Amino acid sequence: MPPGEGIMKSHPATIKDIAKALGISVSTVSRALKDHPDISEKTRLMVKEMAEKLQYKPNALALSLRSNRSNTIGVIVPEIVHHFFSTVISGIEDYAYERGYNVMVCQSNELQEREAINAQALISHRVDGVLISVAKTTQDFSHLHMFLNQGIPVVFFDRVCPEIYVDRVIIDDELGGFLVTEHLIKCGCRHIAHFAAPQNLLIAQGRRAGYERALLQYNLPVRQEMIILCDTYERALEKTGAFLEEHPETDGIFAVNDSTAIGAMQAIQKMGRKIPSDIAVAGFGDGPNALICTPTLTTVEQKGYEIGMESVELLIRKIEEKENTALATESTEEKDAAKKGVRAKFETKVIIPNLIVRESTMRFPAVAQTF
Amino acid sequence: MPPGEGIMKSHPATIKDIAKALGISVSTVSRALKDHPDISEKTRLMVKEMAEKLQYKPNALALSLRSNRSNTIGVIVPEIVHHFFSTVISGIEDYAYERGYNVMVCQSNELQEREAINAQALISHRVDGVLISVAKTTQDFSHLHMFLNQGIPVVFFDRVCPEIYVDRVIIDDELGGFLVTEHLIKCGCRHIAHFAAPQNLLIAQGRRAGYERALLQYNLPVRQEMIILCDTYERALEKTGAFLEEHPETDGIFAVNDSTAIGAMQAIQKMGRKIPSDIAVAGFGDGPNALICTPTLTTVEQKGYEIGMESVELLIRKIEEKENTALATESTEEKDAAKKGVRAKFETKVIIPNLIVRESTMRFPAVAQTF
DNA sequence: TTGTAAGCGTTATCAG
DNA sequence: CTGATAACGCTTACAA
Repeated sequence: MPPGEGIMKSHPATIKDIAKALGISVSTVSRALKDHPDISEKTRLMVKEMAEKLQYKPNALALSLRSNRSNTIGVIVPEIVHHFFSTVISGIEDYAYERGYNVMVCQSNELQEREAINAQALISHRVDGVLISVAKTTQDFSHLHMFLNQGIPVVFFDRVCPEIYVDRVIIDDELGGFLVTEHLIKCGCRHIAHFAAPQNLLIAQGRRAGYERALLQYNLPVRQEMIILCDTYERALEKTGAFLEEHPETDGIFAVNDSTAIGAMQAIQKMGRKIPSDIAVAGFGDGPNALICTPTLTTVEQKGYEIGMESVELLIRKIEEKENTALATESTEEKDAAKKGVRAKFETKVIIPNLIVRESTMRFPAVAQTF
Repeated sequence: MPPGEGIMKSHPATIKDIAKALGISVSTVSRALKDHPDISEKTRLMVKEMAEKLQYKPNALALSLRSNRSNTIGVIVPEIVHHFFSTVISGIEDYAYERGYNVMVCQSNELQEREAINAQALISHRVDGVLISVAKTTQDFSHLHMFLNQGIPVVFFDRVCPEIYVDRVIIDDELGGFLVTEHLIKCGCRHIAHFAAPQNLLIAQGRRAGYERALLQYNLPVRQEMIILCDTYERALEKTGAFLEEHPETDGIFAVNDSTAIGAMQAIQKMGRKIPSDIAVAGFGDGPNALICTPTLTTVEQKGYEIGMESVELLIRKIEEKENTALATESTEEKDAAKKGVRAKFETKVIIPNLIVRESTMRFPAVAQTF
């Protein structure tokens, strides 16, 4: 016996319905429902009971329209089906939920065009703020400027847009790249290749820069031919063999992400070479795959959940700040600053990554000390 | 030079702003913006230009409030961080987007309480319809009845609620279970264990039923002690060893999902037994892990993207049907039917799964013929 | 303690 | 061709 035995009108109940049913005014109902002190105990109970009976649910749209805040946060990610991003979303969801915000998730499928359409939709829905990780292909950022023009706070996470100065949450990719490479060096590798992602992405730049810094710091040569563009599982399967034939001295590979590392490992194993004894391999991301492949993969924790949490946290802070100062000063300094590309009072939260050492690099452990 | 050079008022532009700027009425603006035939070419251009200049974006909330449809679809999944669900969401997103709907994703984190709160939020946001895959722990379904009481169409996918008769999109778990088990039998396994999920989930029941049917059909005994509750990677790591010591005759395992299968494989390998020669292992789901583990895993395609697409497709059909008949007949038959638990005109779309054979079961291939 | 009315942004209806 | 007005559901001065 499900509740609500046939009272259902054709439309969801409104406060007006409650008022009519009780012969009182809508304002009384409104007040009673939100426990306004002026309302008599009796009326309040009566109203609440009727609300229950009519299965009244507040209309969030009407509320938003009136209050000019939707309590909704928009999120744009390249692909939901990507462990890192789904982890971030999960973090966002959990924290936003705690703070009473809803989340509207869009995926760009790595297309700038689609990203722009998502942006439009979020603006139309009057989201209170936006979290975004930009698509690989995005070159023109006018759709992102729209948010700023509309006065909607934006926080970039992970894949930030270099030309737009707003709050950012990123992990220290450079440090991650450094840690991995340093670790490979300490494991005795002297000819370390880097399988890199397109260098228009800041994260790709960072990881590569960390790789180079480690080599320099340990007096190893940075050789451009040891850095190839290869950032997916499939491409690693294809390219690793040829690369190793051209560079047989290679004894370590740092791949820009885990799946590429795993593709490389599989290709290496197919060639009959041993991991880690012949070649040590490390990735970046620490997705579930890293534990499941053989050997298990040394990698860098990407802390998606934490990034998600931190991003919303920052965003919500901005939203609420904005709200408080809105009437006070009518201040548009920040907005203007962002628009003019001036680096103003925007935060960049840098998450420190950890190196996770697993089987794929476990060799010569003593070398670490004696180097 | 980002567009919109400082015209920004403190609030997003509305048609009223356009009207005021142009000295015409809001209704004219409204009509001009939507290319109403009555409007003169001249006015229309003028309005559109001003809209552009003021960076006018329609307010979806106001639109929804007025039209009584939000063009938004709510989705509740147990966990976004789960390859199957993120795949489904991706399918939902892509199709919904094509049809002009937005998507609001919530995760229940497998908690009934959280599921109920999500349901509340979606109702408050007046979503036009809901897609849901129920949490493992959900036992009380009153929060799902709320949707029906509110006249909001619901489609269950994958994890359906047995007591609520609405549209469903599922894969044929029974068939999947059958195919896997039959395959194991054909590979020469005679003592096949099943690592099952809690039997309150229909999908768990189905997979197990398929397992049993296959055994029966091939004249093998169905032994309850060969069926254990074990449905996560971690538990498989823990329990597989003890299980195999108790049942050393085991020569095949069908796990209810891939990660459990992989956990079992790792435990088996740690014991020094060979896969597939000593024990063949198969999973269910065909996530990315299945390709990355060693040996690669025989499994059943779960077709998440397709399930997502089919679910929204079905849901949108219901939404639009409802809309068309709404004024016509004021019909509540369906709603009533669902409420009374009567199986009415609801569809169940069954997706046919495919068996994917990989290394973890590749042995005695010839047996298949001679059995 | 309760009611009235204006307004959030939009569109549809009715009048010019 | 264009304009005024009501309505969608809700809150909140202001009045009573």
